[in-house]
Amino acid sequence: MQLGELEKQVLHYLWNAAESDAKQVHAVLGQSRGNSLNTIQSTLDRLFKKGLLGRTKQGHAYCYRAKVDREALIAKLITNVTSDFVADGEHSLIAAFSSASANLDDAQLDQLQKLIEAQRKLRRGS
Amino acid sequence: MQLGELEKQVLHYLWNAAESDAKQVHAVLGQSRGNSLNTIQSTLDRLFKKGLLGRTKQGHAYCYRAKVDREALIAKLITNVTSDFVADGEHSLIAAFSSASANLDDAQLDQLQKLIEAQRKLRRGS
DNA sequence: CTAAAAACCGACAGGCAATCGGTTTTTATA
DNA sequence: TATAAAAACCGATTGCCTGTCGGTTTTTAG
Repeated sequence: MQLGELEKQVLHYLWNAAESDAKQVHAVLGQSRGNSLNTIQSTLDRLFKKGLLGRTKQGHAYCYRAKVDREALIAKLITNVTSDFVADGEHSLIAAFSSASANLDDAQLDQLQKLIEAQRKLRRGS
Repeated sequence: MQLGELEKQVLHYLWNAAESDAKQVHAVLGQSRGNSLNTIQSTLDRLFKKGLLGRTKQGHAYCYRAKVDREALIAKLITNVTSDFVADGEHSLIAAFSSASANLDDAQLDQLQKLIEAQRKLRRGS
């Protein structure tokens, strides 16, 4: 699944704003980009069809909200883009890390370490 | 940077084979897929222009070889696809990890831990 | 020098995001 | 309930990218 520029901006918007209808999104994004309301509507619809947004009819118009959060989307995109390059059982993040670790500074290594710890703690707890 | 199906297959091929010219790649991939030699040539050229392959004129024909290894490509793809969703200063791999860590099993966590350790040892040493 | 091999150029198809104009449907209200 | 305004829906166009080659030019070897 390929995401276009406007689609990304809409997602960003909906992660930070309350659920909104096309008009509201257009007021914030479309205005500055010079998009028509229709363009925003199409984009919202495309994102809905991709399963990234949910929507409900709120009186007159559809009200859209993010259906996946940022982290879940990132995870999904990573899986999509790397799945053809990783073997079964292998995880792309680990493959990527083994290539990129040299580019991380010490603080980032620490950060990663902490994330691993946190994840472990989570599992021991549950 | 979007990679098409044939492009991915060519990369896979060049990660496992010695450097090859278009004819050789065609003999292996093109034959089975029913591609013309020209199609393979175009694809090799596109990958070259994307910086994923290197090439040198070997007597008569260009000889292509992978310029990035599998892990580096995975890292690159992850960075590409996630960079619009991570804040400045945040490393996309780390953001990605915090997104996907829940999908790693215990063995994979161990593996990552070991990679971090190895990287640290490397730094202490040099 | 010349024939064959390879590179290079240009074109077209197919897919997807962005973009809207115009039409249909819905909704609220006079 | 008839109707106007609002919103959804449809279809078309553009632009970008991959796949696909045919045909032409350049290179190379004999």
